[in-house]
Amino acid sequence: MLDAKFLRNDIEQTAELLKKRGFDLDVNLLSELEEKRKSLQISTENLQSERNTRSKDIGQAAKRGEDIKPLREAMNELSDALEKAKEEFAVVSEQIKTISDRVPNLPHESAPIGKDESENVEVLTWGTPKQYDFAVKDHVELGEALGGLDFKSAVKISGSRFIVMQGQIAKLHRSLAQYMLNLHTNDHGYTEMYVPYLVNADSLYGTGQLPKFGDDLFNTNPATEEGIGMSLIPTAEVPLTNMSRDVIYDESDLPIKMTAHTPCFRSEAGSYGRDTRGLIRQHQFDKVEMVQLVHPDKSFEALEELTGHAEQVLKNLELPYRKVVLCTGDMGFSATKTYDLEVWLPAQDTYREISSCSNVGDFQARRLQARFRRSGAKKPELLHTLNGSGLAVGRTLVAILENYQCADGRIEVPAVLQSYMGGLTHIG
RNA sequence: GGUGGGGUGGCCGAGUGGCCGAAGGCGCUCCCCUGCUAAGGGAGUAACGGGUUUAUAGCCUGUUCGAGGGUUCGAAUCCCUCCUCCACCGCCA
Repeated sequence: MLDAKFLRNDIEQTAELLKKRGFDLDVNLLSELEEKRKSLQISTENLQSERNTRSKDIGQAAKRGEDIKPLREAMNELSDALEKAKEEFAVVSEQIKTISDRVPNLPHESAPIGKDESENVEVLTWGTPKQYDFAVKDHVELGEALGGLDFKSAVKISGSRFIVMQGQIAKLHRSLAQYMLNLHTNDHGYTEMYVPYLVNADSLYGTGQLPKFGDDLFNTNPATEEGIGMSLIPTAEVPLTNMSRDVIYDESDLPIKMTAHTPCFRSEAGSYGRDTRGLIRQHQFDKVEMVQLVHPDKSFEALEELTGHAEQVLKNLELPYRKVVLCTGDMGFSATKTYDLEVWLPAQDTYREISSCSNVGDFQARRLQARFRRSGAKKPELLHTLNGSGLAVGRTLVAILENYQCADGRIEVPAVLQSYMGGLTHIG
């Protein structure tokens, strides 16, 4: 959520910034609604004030033993007027909220301007894709041949976009998550967290999945009148970031760095036909997520650091990757600036996203009322939130299968994972 | 799942229809006293929003006593629904 003051006082400039990310803000409509809101709010509050003083008078008159009947009757008219004013105000407020809830965050000036992913800017590449003296296979072929990836059973049990893993591949998958958690907690200063996988609507609203992106979520049966029960988390960013909801931290508490390994559930509405083959786009996948709650002066610094933590995983696994900064048109709803890390997949002969690291600024914090108090200051201020994958476990598995494949179809186990695999050097 | 008791300001805790945004205490801030990290005295101290404003100062005003709805001229107080905490029972990985 943007600061309401932007939409009131700097609406032209705000609209200009939003245009950079392809969002068309209806300035005329919003200004008109805003004007209505203002006058309705003033008249409503005047009526309330009038009611309050008159009610007090009635109380005092009653105490003196006077006849209060005429006073009460006179109030009826006022009450009617007040009720009507309140209703009109509520309607306009709701209209404004409906619009402003769907306005994305303002892009940071350092985010390149562009309309879609084709205009993302490569920052660096790391590592050199291996040359193979045999025809490379993709992870589906490799995994099935090894008996470790079982798409057929998954379809039977659940449907498409699910996976059953088995044996050493399942263990490798688990080892990856363990390795990532250990790296972030031991070397990068994060606190390991275990969090709920089902969350309430308030949490989803807090991090920005609702109201706009409800279709991407798996919901449990409606438990409330609004028809929103608990939802399966689409990312651990939701429970982790919501830790800060309605909390006022001391300045000295910051930064708070949390990491968690969770499954993530996404309906992938609107992505029919994309990446239907393999593990790239699943309804259920594991991810190790990093979240930071930081001082607003330090959030862009923290973005570099957090992205570096995700990069470190790829480096330690010796997986070639590239880092891109997303252009304004390709950024997520809540982000001010986002780096994507894309890992090299030899079978696709291209880089594919494996991590997305964003500075959200105060956008989530405003909805969450996540604040801190500067030492000595009286008023709390909004803090800044960041999140990033460190990494998507399933996609990392894909990258390992494909990058570490041998001519005979076996998979070499990356050096840092061998101890997790009981010393195993090859799968198959 | 059952029964009973709770949810009030930074914290504790009073408050069953108007004089309550809310006693009292703790904490905190300022001042006084005191030759010193004690004791005492006094004053102040909720949050959020709107309007005005250069102003996150002041002034005016609204809302908020777990959440939402209702009754009433008027609700922390009465009614309904929900959430949540505690205790005991049941069940259970």
